[in-house]
Amino acid sequence: MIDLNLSEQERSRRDSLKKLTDLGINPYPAESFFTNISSREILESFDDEKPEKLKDLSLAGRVMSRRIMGSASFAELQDEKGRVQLYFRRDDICPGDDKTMYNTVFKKLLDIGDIIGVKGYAFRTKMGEVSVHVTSFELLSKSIHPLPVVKQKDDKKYDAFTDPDQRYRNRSVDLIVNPHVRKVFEKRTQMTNSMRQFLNEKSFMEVETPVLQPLYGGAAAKPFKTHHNKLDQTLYLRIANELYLKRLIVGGFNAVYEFAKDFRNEGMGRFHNPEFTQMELYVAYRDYLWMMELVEAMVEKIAIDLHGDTKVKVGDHTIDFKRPWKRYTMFEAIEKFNGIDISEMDEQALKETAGKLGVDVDNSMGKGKIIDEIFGETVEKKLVQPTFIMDYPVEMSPLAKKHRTKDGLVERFEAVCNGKEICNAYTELNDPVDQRQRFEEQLLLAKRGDEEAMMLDEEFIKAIEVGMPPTAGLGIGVDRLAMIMTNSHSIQDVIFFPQMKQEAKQEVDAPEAFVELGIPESWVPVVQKAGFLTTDELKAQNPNKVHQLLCGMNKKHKLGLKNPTQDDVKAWVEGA
RNA sequence: GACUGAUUAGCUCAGCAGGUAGAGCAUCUGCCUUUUAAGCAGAGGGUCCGGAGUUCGAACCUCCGAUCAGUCACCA
Repeated sequence: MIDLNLSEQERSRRDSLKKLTDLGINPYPAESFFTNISSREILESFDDEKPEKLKDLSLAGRVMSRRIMGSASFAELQDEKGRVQLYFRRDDICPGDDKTMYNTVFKKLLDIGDIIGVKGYAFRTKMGEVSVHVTSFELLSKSIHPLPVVKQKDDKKYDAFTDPDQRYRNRSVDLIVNPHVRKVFEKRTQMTNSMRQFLNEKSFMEVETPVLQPLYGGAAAKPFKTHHNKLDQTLYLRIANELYLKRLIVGGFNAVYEFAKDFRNEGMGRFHNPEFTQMELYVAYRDYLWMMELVEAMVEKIAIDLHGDTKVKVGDHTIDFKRPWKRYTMFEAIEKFNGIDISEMDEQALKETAGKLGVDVDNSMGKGKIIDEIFGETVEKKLVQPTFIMDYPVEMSPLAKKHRTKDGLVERFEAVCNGKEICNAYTELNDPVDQRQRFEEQLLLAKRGDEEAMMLDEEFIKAIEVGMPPTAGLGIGVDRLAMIMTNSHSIQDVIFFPQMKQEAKQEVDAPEAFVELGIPESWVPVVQKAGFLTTDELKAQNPNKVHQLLCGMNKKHKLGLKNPTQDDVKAWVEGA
């Protein structure tokens, strides 16, 4: 019985699968296949003077193309490191009289996408390409779902697999056929390795803190809410890990960091995924000025590790991460870009200024939020080269320490790059009395309608009441930084499996429901393929039309079923 | 959430003013002992996103819905 839901190609591959089994070949063998070289190593180490140095090779990978010419053939094998061409000759693969392995297994039953292991030796073809002359091969895994075939000539791609929706939903395939996608993720991992190395060399300790939290805090954002059954208690997925890392500082660790998946129940877009990665770092006995130097040094190192240079191409810009970066206070930055000094303004004057600058404000916004809006609208987008913005209004920063000299401000900085914030850092607030007051001010903001105002966390306050050393803290948006370092336009390009809307599932009745109407079992798939997925849908149809449709399908797909009579179909439809 | 656009074969895309679908690659059948987006000859493959409407007739026109993309708004 033909499965009508499969394409012709999928059916053909399932056929091959069966034929292989019939030949006694296990399409999914269990044994290890040991390789001793990669495609890249072959290409790099081949020596025309001494080709015999590359013999007794064993390599494995995926067949990505085949060019068959009678008793000799070429194929391309793709492994983790790249591709190498394979040369198959019938009489080498099958030295004896039995040519099955070449004529049948290789030529007929092997498909693009299959994973094979080969043994052979390296040589250079007449066309000048270093290749592997295969002496034997074995199937390691059969692919029964066809792969998009991307061809390439002179750097020009043909039929590239480009639809973003398909690519994100089907990342495995994306990674197989789009090597540039794979490179982005290699770079991302190189980046986090580089950060870990930088921090570990300074003897900072990598730690883990809870993702499920009874109270969410440490940032201004809306959370995902969940429930623990046994405790019968509401839990939130963390929006930040700040409050837990600070507890570790209280506990006596002097420098801790965590690569944390955080979750925010907010909009999605080019710069936003509901789950994203942040690296937070806390160091005792340090302040935000010290932290600025650390950020510069770390990001400069990342650029050099990834690109061998402090300059990185991002879109139309070249961004230079060479130290030192420019530094402005927030008021200086606003004055520089707008020519207006807002440092002495009260809430009313700020509102009017915002209006003049075309920045939207509403009544839920306090003084700090208005300043932040003005900055975000008129300055941030224009900062391309890495720049530190320092000294934020206290209202916006309930976890940061008040500025040592400037009233109404806190010791906080953000680094802005390519028009976007890449990190956020404070001299941390360690005064428990002030901390409690700040939380209470947040509660007032919440009452004014600010949905993202922070919650009061008694447990956290209790911890810093014990005494937290003066501390500098930092959060870096790992995805955002990865976007810059890999020149990616969208956050979805640096996250393996970005959040996607679920494809709507069609309602389908079980085959038994159709059989109950008197429809023979063999006809049920045909009825469903014809578009009648539920018995209710069938009920709404004109029986004659259904009859014609079904008989047509039988003929078209050569199903060889005995056609029902018009009366049969009428009975099915009316019974439904 | 708003606006604009997209959705046709496994993949990339055509389809001009409404007359029930085309190409290249992939697949299948032949031929070919060093090819390279291999070539040559032949074949099969499509609820034209879903639904309703207008019409003698819809991939194409109208309306509703789904999904995606881009831009904007909120947020890292």
